Amino acid sequence: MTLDKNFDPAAIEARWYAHWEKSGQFRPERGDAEPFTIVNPPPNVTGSLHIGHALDNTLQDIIIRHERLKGKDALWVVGMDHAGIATQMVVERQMEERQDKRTNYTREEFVEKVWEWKEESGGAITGQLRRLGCSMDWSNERFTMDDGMNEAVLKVFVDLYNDGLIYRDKRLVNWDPALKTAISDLEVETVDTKGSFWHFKYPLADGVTLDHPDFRGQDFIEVATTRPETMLADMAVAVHPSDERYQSVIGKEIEQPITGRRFKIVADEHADPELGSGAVKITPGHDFNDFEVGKRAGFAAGEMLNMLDGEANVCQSADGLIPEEFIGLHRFKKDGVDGARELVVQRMKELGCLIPHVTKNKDGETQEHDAEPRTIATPFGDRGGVVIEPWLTDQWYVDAETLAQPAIKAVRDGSIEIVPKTWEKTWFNWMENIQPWCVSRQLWWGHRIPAWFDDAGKIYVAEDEAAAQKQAGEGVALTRDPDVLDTWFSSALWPFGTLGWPEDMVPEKPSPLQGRGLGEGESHDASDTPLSPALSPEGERERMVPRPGSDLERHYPNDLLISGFDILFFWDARMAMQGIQFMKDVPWKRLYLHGLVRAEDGSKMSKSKGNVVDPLGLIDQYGADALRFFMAAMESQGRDIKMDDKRVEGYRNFATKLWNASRFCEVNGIGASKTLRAPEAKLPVNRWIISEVTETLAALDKALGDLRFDAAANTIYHFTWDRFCDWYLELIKPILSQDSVHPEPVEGLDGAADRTSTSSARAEVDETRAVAGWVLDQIIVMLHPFMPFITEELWHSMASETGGRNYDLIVAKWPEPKAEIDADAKAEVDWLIRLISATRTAKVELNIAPGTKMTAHVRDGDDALQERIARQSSALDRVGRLESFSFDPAPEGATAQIVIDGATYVLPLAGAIDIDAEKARLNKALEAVSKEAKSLEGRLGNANFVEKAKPEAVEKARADLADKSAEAERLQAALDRLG
RNA sequence: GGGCGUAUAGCUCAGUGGUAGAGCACUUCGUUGACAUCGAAGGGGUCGGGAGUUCAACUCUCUCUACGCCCA
Repeated sequence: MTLDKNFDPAAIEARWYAHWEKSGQFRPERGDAEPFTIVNPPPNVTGSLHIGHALDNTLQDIIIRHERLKGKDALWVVGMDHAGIATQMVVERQMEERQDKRTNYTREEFVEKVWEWKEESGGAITGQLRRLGCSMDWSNERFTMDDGMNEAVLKVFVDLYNDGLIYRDKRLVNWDPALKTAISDLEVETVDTKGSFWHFKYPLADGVTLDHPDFRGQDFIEVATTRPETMLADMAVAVHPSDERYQSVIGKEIEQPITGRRFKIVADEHADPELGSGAVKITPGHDFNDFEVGKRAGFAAGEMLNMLDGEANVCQSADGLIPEEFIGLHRFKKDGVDGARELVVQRMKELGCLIPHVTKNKDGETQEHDAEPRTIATPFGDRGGVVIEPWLTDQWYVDAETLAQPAIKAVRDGSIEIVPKTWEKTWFNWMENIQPWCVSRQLWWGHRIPAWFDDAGKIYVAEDEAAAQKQAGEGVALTRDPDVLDTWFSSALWPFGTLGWPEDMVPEKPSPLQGRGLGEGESHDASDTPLSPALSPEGERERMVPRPGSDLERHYPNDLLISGFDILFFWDARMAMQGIQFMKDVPWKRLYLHGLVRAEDGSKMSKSKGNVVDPLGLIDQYGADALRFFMAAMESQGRDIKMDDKRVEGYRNFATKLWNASRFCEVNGIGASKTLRAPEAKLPVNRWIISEVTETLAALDKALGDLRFDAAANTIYHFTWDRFCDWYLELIKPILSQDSVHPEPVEGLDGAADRTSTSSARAEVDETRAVAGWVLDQIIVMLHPFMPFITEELWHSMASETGGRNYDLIVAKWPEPKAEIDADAKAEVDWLIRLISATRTAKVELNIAPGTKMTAHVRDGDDALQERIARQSSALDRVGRLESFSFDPAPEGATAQIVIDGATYVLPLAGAIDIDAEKARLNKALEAVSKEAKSLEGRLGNANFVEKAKPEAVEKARADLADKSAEAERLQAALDRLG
């Protein structure tokens, strides 16, 4: 099989992916090997692959392929998230299109329909991840609502409840009136919007006066608000306790003009004397701050007035004081129809209770407005897209503060390493100020909360109804809580729930050898309270540990988590909290946070802006390998990635380059290496490239170990292109050409070598083929994590003439060159490269055709140099176009002169030569060298430097100065020779 | 208001206590049988402003400015 002239990614990608997956190589049996584990952030079952997934999954695949090649038992757990709200919305939207709706069905029927949708249309993203080349363990693909995860969720809920870490509470929640469910703090996005600030007169009851002029026979206190509709449920007015203006009215009553409700003026620090009038209306049932003020004023949560229903339409409050005309109105203008807000303003105005906002126009005329324009930080639901309404309901809360403590500690003591480190502060800052996590959602799709109520409202939490009934006693009628859990509640269990928890937990045996982690050289101490779960009320629970030999035991903690920083709080932090609580150890040892992929202009990609780049389109255009390499090369820590198609194209070109280099090898009888170790080599160029491989490998391993994806990608890129293709392959051409006949058709190494003219030449050709084949193999292996498709293709193609490979590249062995760095060979080839480069430069600058063959007369050359030149004569001739060397002075006439390492190479020039051009050339070089020499001289002339600088620095400066001075002298001499 | 990040070649970005690099773009040249999705050579930066530490600062500290993000 010969390689096609053109590399076509599409032709190989699907084939190799199917082969890997079918042959089970994403997770080969390696029970004895050291485990390495990553769990994939489960994408929404409704989702499709966007550019952020491409980044996130490419990085994970690079790591997992690298670890697999290193022989580890590499497990990349994959699965999907049921995505409660998102999925329910998708299915409901489809129903709407058919003039149908959720409430036409029973809960069971609807949930059944969602499952049907999931089976038929869900999970498109899994095919797309395959196109990207991701080597996940599909054989154990999970779902956050599969049986195992359901079991885990139930147990976690029940245990947390029994430990007092989940509780039911009546308080204000963020209510999304579009979705008609509570959401968590994290799902609220605060957006600055243009709004209005209205000022009103609130009449003082019982003849109490301030210093205002008489008004309706009453005095008033001025209050201001951005949400006038809430005045229908006002329960107080607050003033700052030290605000002198209002001392006399604290404790006195207001008579609200619209509702007629009477309530008190209270002193509370929440009132800001600087803001508006300094007095603020208090609606405890519809504002988070007011809720706190209300509590301080002595209202129990149950007494706080509510004036809105689940869709944010006005409903009658408990005291029945809201006028009938308001009932049923939306909270504010919606779809062009005025709502309660507008009507409240109108009525207040009619009642003379609106204080107009007065401005002057540019002509100095005063103008009156109903309200003062104002920018308001408005909360929106991230899914529903409407303004969030603080609403007083009973919901389930997780005591996040308690769970956060060990997660804080884990990062603090290094049990979890966050990369890049700058995110630690964000972690601490959020965890230390964490609020109770509202986990109940008023949806149908999700994990139903395992709680039952009796008629008296008493709660029974248990893993099933029978157990709840047992708690309640026979004959007690129970009703199950209709709500489901937040999607993130289940995904928080991903690192252990997917590995067999809780099924694979067994009672801890007395043997101290059992179990892992805690108390045994780990940084956690079992006696350390923060890492020990709270005890259940009925006493100590049996201590459970992962069953020895189970996946759970081998793969928890995971080694690494890679996620975008945008889900640090949603997912990563909650995994840390739940993982430590239930596994008594951290979920992962390292947490790598990457940035966002932005549009070319740096803006955030969004559907509404229409600037979304489809990764699948890029794969079609450039190949998955190119897109992956782009992601890796652009991923530097702590920075977002700007999309750049040109760069993806560049990496497609890189793949093509490798393809063509392989073709070159193929036609020159270079095939797959027979050894893992570097072949024995005598020729400097071969010894040099082996050293280069060794250095590249070290740099690559270091970069990957440090999670420096950009450095890793650049290392292999430059080695392949600059060292291997541009120099090594060029330098070995003259060696290979000693093989007088081109192997045609290629007959493999032995047949080709037979035609070599002399035995020494034959040995050189054999050695070079062996080394070149070995180096190409190393490139293919080192590049595989980044570009899995082309490398697997080449891995097999390059071996097709020698009987094929015994195994696929995906499970091959990571390079172990076991070769020393050969300093002599490096020095020689380095010299060779510099001499050839300098010759080329001189030709261009002197307008000499590049192909012109020249003779070099060497000045100041020693025996060693003479030997070098002899060794490298064929490369100097063919690559450098220096066909002969003489150690005699150059003949009279025009010359170009090159100074390298203490020797001067004088190149006589045939015909007319522009002496001035050569002078200019040499002068330029002399200037550069002199400048450097002068700077070094200055530094060394500074007594402070010589005394205080590190000795190595002084040493190096001296050596550099000697080199530069010598070079300057030779350049000067060359100039002098030109006259 | 609190926190974080970023400012380096025309563009996108690396980088190190000892006077700067890559890719793309640009200029010139090029069919020496792997590759024009290429090769060779080259031009281009007072490393955002200011101050400090140091023998030495693009690199460390402070400060200012601009932009971005998160939280309140």
